[in-house]
Amino acid sequence: MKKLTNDHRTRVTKMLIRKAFTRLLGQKPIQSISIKELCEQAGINRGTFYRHYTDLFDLLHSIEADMLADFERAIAPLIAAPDSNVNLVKLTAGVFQCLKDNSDLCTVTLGDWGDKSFALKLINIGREKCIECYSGYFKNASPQQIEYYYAFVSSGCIGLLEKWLEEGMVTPVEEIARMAEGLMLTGVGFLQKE
Amino acid sequence: MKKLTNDHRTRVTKMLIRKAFTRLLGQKPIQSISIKELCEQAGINRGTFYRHYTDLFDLLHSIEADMLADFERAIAPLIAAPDSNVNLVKLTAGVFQCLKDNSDLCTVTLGDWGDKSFALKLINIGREKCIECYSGYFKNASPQQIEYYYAFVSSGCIGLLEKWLEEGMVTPVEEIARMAEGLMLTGVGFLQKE
DNA sequence: TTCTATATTGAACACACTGTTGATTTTCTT
DNA sequence: AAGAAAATCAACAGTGTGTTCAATATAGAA
Repeated sequence: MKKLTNDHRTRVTKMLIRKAFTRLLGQKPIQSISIKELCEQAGINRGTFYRHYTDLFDLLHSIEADMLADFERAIAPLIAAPDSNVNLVKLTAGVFQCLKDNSDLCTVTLGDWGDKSFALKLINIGREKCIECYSGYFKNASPQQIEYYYAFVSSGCIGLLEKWLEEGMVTPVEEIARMAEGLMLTGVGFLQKE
Repeated sequence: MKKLTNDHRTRVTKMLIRKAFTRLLGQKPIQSISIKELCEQAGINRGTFYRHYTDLFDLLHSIEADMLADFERAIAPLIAAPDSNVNLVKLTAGVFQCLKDNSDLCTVTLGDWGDKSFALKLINIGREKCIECYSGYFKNASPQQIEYYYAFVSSGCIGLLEKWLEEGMVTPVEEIARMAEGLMLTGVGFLQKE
């Protein structure tokens, strides 16, 4: 684990590792994947793995961190929009679109053997922004209530997302976003529309 | 893994194993717990572990199955209530009360290193019942919409539950149940009350 | 192109955990 | 008290781990 360069070699190695890893994660939970097995799949030497990562979880977190960065970069412009007209539908749609773009990784992290806690991290990026926004709206709601509200809707969105994935993401992004917003804003009232 | 009786010995052994297991799960994720370590903590022989369980996940699922049974037994009377006046608040409160009663296990399964997917299983017990109930209410909502609704609110409830646990379950059960219901029924409208 | 730094390889190593076995001891049931 | 069943203990081969070293191969700069 010395300092390592951005060599072409290291980039290829890391890519091979990641590909094999996501492939394996599509087949079985992380706890039944061995480093030896991963390296055989990736076609790299076991020692090379240890040069880059300490263990499989280090690798997982590294992948997640990269995805997180992608995600933040993608929704930054949406969040940076003027405060007055924060278009929630657009923001939500942007988020879901970004997730769809990374659907291979999503399937892994949100799938049967995925790292559920990571999904929360993803959603929580918008947390402070949301809370701040809502606390402006609802003067008579306590901060604690808003916290609970966010806990509820963020987890709710993950559930929505999982269902979406489960169905192969056939429903258009905009419709999912509309659903998400409807559910967040009016709860069961969402079912009464039309 | 032969047939095993309900001996006093086996009950004690299993109890020791479970206690040690939940204690360890409070300290680290399951993937970094070894069977050897668990047996040392439990003060039992390693071979004895293998007589009852094949591996740590078998043990985990066994514990979860027991908790699930407890859970079902606890909310059965609430669900069996006459269909006409299904009191959602009471049902929800009952559910959360039951979870509070098993808070030690909840902390483990919902905590940092818990098995998030299990929480979903817990919540999904009420799934069919709920869907059936709602589909009666909202004639013009498609089954798919109802599915998405349930996906959203069930995950939302888990998020609420996690936050509740995080705060040490100091908020009264009834208040959490009211929150859950409010969020499920009116979404953000919940913040506008009072 | 050649040179140098560095990444990867392959082999070997001690170590730890696994899952199983058989003989022995303890404990429960009747 | 006697037989049945469970827990213990020690030992076993098998496998993955994490590290090391010398060797080989490759990238990037002069």
